[in-house]
Amino acid sequence: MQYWLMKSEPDVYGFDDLKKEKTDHWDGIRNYQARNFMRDQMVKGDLAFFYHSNCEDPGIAGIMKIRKSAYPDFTAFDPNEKYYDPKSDASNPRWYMVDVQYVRRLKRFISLRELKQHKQLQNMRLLQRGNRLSILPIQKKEWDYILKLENQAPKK
DNA sequence: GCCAACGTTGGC
DNA sequence: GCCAACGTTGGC
Repeated sequence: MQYWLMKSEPDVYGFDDLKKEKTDHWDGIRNYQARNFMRDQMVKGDLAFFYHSNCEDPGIAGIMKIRKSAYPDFTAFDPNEKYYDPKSDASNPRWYMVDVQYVRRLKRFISLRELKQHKQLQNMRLLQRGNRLSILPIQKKEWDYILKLENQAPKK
């Protein structure tokens, strides 16, 4: 059982979109490290934070569950898709995706700004400088700590 | 919109 | 295989 953090831009696909869809595929990952995490380590039943990135108030919106382990990202095969990759085809797929399922919204939004204020979280990969990976593993103790924050008033 | 920090590409 | 140029991510 592993824990993850997965980023999405809320203007493109936010937590509300997943809530509406209930289950969806996590397509468009075009980074090898992120792909390897999905393909090699993510399994059905893992839990992930849904993180809103590249927006006014980045942070963790909710929780989802891995519903289906990695399979080829078919959006890479379609020239009409934004993340089309001519070097990937069905016989030799380069990119993979997983299916995720909506679990629940956090009791309150936990912003990146807030996460940075907790020294217990300072080693999170999310908080390391220069980090750009859109899929990151989270340690269980970090996961548990963040869930405890839900029930506390945010630090100023 | 800026720009730091990466990742990728391609010439050599 | 090196590395400069370019593209992308994502916080601010």
